[in-house]
Amino acid sequence: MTLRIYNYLSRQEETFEPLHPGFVGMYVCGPTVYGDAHLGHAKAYITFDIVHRYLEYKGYKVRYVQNITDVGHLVGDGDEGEDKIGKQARMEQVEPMEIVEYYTRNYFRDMDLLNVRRPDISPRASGHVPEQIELAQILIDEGHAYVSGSNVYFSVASWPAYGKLSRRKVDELEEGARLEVDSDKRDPRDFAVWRAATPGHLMQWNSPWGQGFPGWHAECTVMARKYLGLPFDIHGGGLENIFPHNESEIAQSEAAYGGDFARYWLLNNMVTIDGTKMGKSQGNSLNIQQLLTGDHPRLSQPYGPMTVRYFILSSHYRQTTDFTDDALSAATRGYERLIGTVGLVRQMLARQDNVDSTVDPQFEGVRSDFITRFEEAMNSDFNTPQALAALFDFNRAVNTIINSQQPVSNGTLEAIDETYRQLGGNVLGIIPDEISTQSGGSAGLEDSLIQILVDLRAAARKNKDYAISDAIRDQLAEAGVVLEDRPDGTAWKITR
RNA sequence: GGCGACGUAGCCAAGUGGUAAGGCAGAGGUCUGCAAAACCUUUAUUCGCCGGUUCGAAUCCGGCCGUCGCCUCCA
Repeated sequence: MTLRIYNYLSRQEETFEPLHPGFVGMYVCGPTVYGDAHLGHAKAYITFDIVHRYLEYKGYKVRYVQNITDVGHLVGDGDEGEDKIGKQARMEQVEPMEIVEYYTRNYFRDMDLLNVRRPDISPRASGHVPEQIELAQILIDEGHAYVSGSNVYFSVASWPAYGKLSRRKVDELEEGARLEVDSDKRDPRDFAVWRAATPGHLMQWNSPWGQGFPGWHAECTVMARKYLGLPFDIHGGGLENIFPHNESEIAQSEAAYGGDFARYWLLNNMVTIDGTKMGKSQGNSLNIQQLLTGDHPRLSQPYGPMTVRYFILSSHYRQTTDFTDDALSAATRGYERLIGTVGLVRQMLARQDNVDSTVDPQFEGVRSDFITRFEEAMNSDFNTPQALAALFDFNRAVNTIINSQQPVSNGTLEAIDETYRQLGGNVLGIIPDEISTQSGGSAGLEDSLIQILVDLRAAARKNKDYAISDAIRDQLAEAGVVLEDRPDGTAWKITR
């Protein structure tokens, strides 16, 4: 079974074949670290985390590079705009690099919570200014960029292929109603490779053209090239950046270094909140932290990070994801169903009731059917909704087996657990290695205390003292521990 | 103005030519001391609307209506 990927360059699904067999180079546009990570980041980086994980599942050695944008790009258009990081630094009265450091840490913290595996390299734009200056110089030497004042602009007219990713016709770009004419540009379509710093600009570096800072497309071009070489296999990012950012990355790279830039372009679609665009300017921005704490007017409750991840994976990455409180609540239930079964299997496994290590042959058939369906789904452009559908069918089969009143061998339980760990854990990242009690350091003590209560209740039930047994159950439920009486004893799980 | 995406059951969401996955919610049943969980059955003769192509279309083509987005920093 071969992996097929929708390539935005060709606007078609293509068979994926890396340039160097067995190895994949992947670059994904990273965050600008001047604010907390929001839902858009969650969708984008969970998407490419899935790509990363599935490629490794397929046996590829992947090098995943994702930049940290920490040089100031402009808030507005034109020369008068303020540098975003500089602006935040001024507001918080700290050094720009403190802003960068603070939000970079928050970013990784939030991504860790969402079980997004870290990239192999997280290069910072500020650490690659010489490379960006070099890019500008090469473009000037090649006749694809020019100096105007202390700015360096890429000349779109000099590069006929400009527009090949976004399918915009270069000739028509001028008609864009909102393109403002920048006085230093020879052509309004041109974009900055290097910008002159205004006196108040906090982040600036020396260059052959004076004090300034890199244009906002330059870092991706030079860092992808530096760490992956050209061309590299996969370039990922958000669809809203297809133009001008991604388009300009390509043009710069191909004009400066020749050859192709990236071979497969994967772009995730955007998120909306209650059906409309999320954005700072819309005033409906929703941070990952707000989602996890429930501290937002549109949310009725906090949502667990795994629920959020499950929710994002329940629609395809090239579709928009609409965040609504109702949809998240439904996802919570669905996820609980899944994880409840996994937890039960692990509890049964821990008891070692049946040490038979053979695997039920009938289950083996269910399992291999599931793996086939799962892989087929993932092979068709990372179709996680289909993969999840297969997982739920597998889950139902597992529930049937473990509730069958027939003894289930340890071998079968281990095979079930292994399947969950492989596909639900390693590939989808929604089934953690440890679930049961989810209670931090005191887990051992907590487990013991709950078990004492469960045993007391069992004794009460034996005496048909249901007033006592129900009181124990109700009060535990109130405390967040739900009991389930099963033929083989009482199972419990912590719900908060 | 230019470009693009989407419209599938009450809700979320797969499916791109062969007769509608999965999840949530609802209904009935099994199990249970009662629950919970789980399992079984059930819930779209139909995929925004109107035409066309085809033996056959949610899927292709044309038109219309509606929603959202990009073109400006944004994942």
